[in-house]
Amino acid sequence: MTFKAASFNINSIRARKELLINWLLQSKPDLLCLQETKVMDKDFPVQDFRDIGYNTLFKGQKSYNGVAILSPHDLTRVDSDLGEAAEPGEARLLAAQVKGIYVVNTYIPQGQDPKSPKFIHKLNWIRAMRDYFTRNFTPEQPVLWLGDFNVAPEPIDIHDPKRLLGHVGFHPEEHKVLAHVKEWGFQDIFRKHKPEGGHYTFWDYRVPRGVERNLGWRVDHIWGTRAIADRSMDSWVDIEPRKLEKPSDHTFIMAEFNI
Amino acid sequence: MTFKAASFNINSIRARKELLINWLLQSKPDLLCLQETKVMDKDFPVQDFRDIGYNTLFKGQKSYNGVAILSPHDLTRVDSDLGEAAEPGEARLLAAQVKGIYVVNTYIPQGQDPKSPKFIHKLNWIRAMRDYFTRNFTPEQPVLWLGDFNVAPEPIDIHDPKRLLGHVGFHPEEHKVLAHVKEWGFQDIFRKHKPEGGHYTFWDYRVPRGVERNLGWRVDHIWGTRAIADRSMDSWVDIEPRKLEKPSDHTFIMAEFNI
DNA sequence: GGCTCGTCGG
DNA sequence: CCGACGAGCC
Repeated sequence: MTFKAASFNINSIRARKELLINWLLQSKPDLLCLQETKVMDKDFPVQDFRDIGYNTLFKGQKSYNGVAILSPHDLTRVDSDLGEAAEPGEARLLAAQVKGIYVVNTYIPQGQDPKSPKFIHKLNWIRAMRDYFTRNFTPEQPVLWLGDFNVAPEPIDIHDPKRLLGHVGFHPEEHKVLAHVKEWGFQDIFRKHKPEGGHYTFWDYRVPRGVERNLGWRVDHIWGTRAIADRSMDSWVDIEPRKLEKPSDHTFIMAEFNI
Repeated sequence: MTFKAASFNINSIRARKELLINWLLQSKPDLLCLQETKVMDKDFPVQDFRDIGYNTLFKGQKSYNGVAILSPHDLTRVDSDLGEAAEPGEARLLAAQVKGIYVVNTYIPQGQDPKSPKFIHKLNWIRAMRDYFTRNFTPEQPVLWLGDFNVAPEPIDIHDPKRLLGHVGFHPEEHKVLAHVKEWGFQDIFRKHKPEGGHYTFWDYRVPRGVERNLGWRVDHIWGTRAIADRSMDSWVDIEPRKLEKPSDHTFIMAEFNI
């Protein structure tokens, strides 16, 4: 059977709930990981998703961050604590088991600027993911790591790699720590199916007409261990949210598996 | 020739600039007085109105209040200072001469509550208008006084006069000071043409479904001295802004003159 | 309770 | 450019 997974930085689930429900009804994914839900758990619209056949797990906070996992299948929450590298109370990591697959949804800190203390925090945060994976899983298990990584891994993942090398989101230090986590046992599932560049999932709102000029970044990812990556059939970007009335600065990243 | 005058509490000219431009192109008034522009003079969109053939005078401040006068004809600013009764820096009075008519545009303080010090301030503010008129004009001249008066003068100007008598906006003390200014030499031009009640220009956001249930107030007015009132041919409420995408809590009040 | 502004964050 | 929020007003 096929298993369709997706990730989307929704930038407020309350502002884009209708968009999301329409998208779910159309796309029928088996798994959706959301970042930046920006809603406290008490206000998460559980019932709206139940009404269309989706179960939800969520970890939110006030105003910022917030992650959620949606599926029409049973969801079992697993360890969702990064440990000391994470600011306490920051809702950036949520993990679950669904259909025998371990799913880890992260909203990695954006990092602000390489000269900022927040950048150090981002590096530590990413580095801590390796310990997290070691603590909870083995590379032989089917583990999916999805989310907004806030890092474009390769030059082909960014519209102007020469100019932007060294900027936050495309910085050698970020590449180093991310490679360190990848070595634990991950493959970039999107890259496996789309070896060519020019596929983006994020356009900075602050860049004037950045979408029309396609000044994007591929910072949302679907990574998997061999056990699951070997079963991936395709992976693609779904630009639907950019065409709608209330566009997001991110798009959906998707992958399909034979499980 | 005819002269069409209008007044509108726009509650942010930046939020409703498009609405206003469309309305001007359709309605082609010779004069429009705006209240609650909520914009500092440096940010007033002068050019957008020039582009459609309208000259502007404006007096704004940060965040609150702000008045403006628009006309396709020449506008000459005249004394726009109420004096000591006004809080310094509060942009609530703007006056001009256009086509030989003196135009006084006011955004009278709302008054909050009859028990509040702001209510006393409102009464003093209104009372000071009589001195202002005496200082600058004579009752024999054509003087138009337009704006958001924040007072419904008569029982027929409010949907539930029995219950609301004594509330802010329909209080005997307000009626007394307003009558005192009226005695200087004004007629209520709207009332001259619409002697029946039930015409409102304002619906409180806080009243549930107040618009649909027509729980309104007539607090926006066009008053004139005899010289101009005698030339008025009609006066009416234009509810257009309530039917649009971004409704306002006020509507346009209008009058037409033969001059 | 609805609305706008200014601020902060991305 | 677009979210959430808090303040102030009505």
